[in-house]
Amino acid sequence: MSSLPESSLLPLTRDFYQRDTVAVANDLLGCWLVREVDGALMGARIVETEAYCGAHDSACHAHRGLTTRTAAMFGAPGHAYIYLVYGMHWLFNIVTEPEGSPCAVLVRAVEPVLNEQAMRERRLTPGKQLSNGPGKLTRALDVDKALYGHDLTRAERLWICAGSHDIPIASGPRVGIDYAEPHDRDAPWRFWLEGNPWVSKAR
DNA sequence: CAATTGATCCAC
DNA sequence: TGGATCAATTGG
Repeated sequence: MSSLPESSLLPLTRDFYQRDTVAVANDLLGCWLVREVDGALMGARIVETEAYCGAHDSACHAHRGLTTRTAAMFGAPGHAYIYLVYGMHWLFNIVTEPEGSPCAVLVRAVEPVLNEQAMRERRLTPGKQLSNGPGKLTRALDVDKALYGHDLTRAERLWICAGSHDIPIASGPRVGIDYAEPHDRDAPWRFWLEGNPWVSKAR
């Protein structure tokens, strides 16, 4: 396990996010997700993402248009799009592409690096893996609707730093989108670091 | 395999 | 305004 590069707790800037969603989903792998709660830092490496590519992507929530829930996706890139699924799990997404183009990257899994102890304390089910899934990582990092629309380009509460990896990127269809049209269901827009044990097991 | 769980969305 | 749905997780 590598440590957080101390040179940069600097957030990625808005131009990083204001790009093609699939490119951002790839480039986020290896980056650091940093969470600050009451002055204490937690840090985790992003190892799995999915791209949700706007109004024409029938798997993307924005396919149904602008609603209260999806408003953040229609806004400026580099902000958090967070929502509740199955009445239980908060899922953390990052808005991409220029304002008005409702796209986002779902962060599906992270590898704990900094202050793993604090993350472990957030989990209420003992003995379970810490954060190898989209609902688990939000629990571990205390991410919920309070951070809806949060600007990730400032070093406050929640942000993302440049990272690196020397592992091949694998790709495949996105998880849990059986409702989408076949063309979108089959698109290989899930990305992960090959062989990383923190990658989710859901299929 | 099914239960869980509640906000959201849309047809009525 | 009611009923189906859901970017998941857990324990059988």
